[in-house]
Amino acid sequence: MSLSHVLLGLLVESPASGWDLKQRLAEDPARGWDADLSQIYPSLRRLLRGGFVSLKRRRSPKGPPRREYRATPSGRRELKEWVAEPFSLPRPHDATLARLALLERSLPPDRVRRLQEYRNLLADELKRAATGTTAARRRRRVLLETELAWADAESAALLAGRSLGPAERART
Amino acid sequence: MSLSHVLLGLLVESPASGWDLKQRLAEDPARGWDADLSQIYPSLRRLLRGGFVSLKRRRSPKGPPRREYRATPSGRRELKEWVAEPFSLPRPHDATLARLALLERSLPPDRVRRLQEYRNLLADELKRAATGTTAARRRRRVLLETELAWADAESAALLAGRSLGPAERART
DNA sequence: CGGCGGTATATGAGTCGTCATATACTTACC
DNA sequence: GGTAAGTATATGACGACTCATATACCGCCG
Repeated sequence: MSLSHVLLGLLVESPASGWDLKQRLAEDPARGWDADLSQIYPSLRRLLRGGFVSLKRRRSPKGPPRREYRATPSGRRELKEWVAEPFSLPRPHDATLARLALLERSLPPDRVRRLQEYRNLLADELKRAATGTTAARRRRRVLLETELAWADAESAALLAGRSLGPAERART
Repeated sequence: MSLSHVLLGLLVESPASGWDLKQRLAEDPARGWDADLSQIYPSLRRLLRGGFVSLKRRRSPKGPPRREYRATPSGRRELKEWVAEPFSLPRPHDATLARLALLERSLPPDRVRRLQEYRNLLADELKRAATGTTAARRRRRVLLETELAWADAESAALLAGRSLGPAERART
């Protein structure tokens, strides 16, 4: 049910079509949710059937007719209640993190290489996240910065330890 | 397919039953994945059919017979390949974060109250995460600490701004 | 004018995830 | 002897999600 509420949240900010909503979700990961169009369209229809949004068809200057949705008073009420529900930490669900964790059984040179691969991903994402003054965006920025620092620290530690090659290691 | 690989990863560390695996996943969020037993059992069967794990039945001292799985050489190979796949940042999928982001349209007193609710969640989780010397756990710890600091900073900023009540605000 | 790229909606197959429920074995306690 | 609590496996319904595919409207470029 989260996707519907997230869409409702976007529609309270401003009316939009399914396609618009997808753009907004994709460009701002700080919102905490994203989904494919194939999930967004049926979700909007459910919101419409439930009376949480209204629909206006409009000609598009550059494509097929747009279906523009806007939140109704009932939709705003529903959203408010959803936002007020208690917080909880999400169940972890991140294949990249799982790979990173399993990587710890590899040899240092491999680990360093892949840590730096990850580090670069983070650096790119940090660039993309550089703008924006919402609390959610500030949160995302500090988390990315922290993770970047973590990756660098882990790399450095591995490189420092690595000066002991197999031969030296055997003597300790 | 991630769940199977994560389970395989645990089984390479040590043989275990489905129930054991669930305990291990639940107790260490730094591994990056968790799932219900109702997902774990069928997943183990698929791994068994695929020859990635082997099965040994054992009497349990305190319950019905256990089904203990261990990774086969083919399973280890499969795992290695999976771990070597390229990294990517996960699609955001976090209802709590979405609530937090939407909360920014509420009035400061509400926002402070809920930020502190979230802060307390984080503080509890940080306590649970206090042990462990793997890189993945270190990562989790620094991220939780950063997020805690973020929540406190946002609260403080709101409280500082709040000294301007509606009346004072109107005059500026 | 034919095709390409961007805008826009739509659907279906198949998988993954959640939640509820059932069963069975054991120890511990009343 | 009944039952509660912890260990352990299992299944089914339902909804969420991914991925592939189709259609259509537009302007632009060669």
